Amino acid sequence: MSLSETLSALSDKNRRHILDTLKKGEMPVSLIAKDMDITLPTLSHHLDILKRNKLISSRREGQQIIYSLNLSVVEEAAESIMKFLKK
Amino acid sequence: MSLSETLSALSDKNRRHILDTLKKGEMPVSLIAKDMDITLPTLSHHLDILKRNKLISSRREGQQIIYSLNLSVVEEAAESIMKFLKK
DNA sequence: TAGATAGTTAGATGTATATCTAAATAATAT
DNA sequence: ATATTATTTAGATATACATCTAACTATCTA
Repeated sequence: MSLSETLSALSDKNRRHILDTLKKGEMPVSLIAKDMDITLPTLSHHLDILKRNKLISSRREGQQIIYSLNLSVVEEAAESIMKFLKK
Repeated sequence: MSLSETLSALSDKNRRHILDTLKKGEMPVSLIAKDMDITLPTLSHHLDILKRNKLISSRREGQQIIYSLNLSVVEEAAESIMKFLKK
């Protein structure tokens, strides 16, 4: 993923909220949705964007789809951003 | 400026190019425009966005308008982003 | 004061994106 | 098989944004 796309992904407050939530550990969509004031389709859309940017991963477990943070990718993104801002 | 707005400002490649260019020192628009493949109005638009986010400043000097990087604000932005990504 | 130079502002256009409702898919339970 | 639960996909809408050309403003110079 390009830096532009990563920064764009991070620029949305709802998506940052999702990442924050997933820092507590992997969890299904229904749990992520708790205390987010958006519909499930909208949440699904944001999850898709984060996934396309590799910031999160998902796996199915029964009826649920469990999302988890890709910590290493987030770290790499942080590196890239720092590298740009501080260089 | 909010983190969302700052990240959004940074998510555009042309705007990052402008910031990169201004790291070399303050300069007029005409110089920033060198080796950027966009029209002056488009450049002006990007400068305006960076300015609204306080990442750069400008002053008039005769016919020219000199832009300069607000290093402290860029540093603060870096801090905010790190604070979010690493927390 | 007229013309040239440096940039911005106005207005139009096309594309991207955040959001919603409704419909579809997948897995489980009855 | 049917209904229920969990989530995604489709389709519509409204807003934001990057870009351009044309017109404007400000400054300097002849």
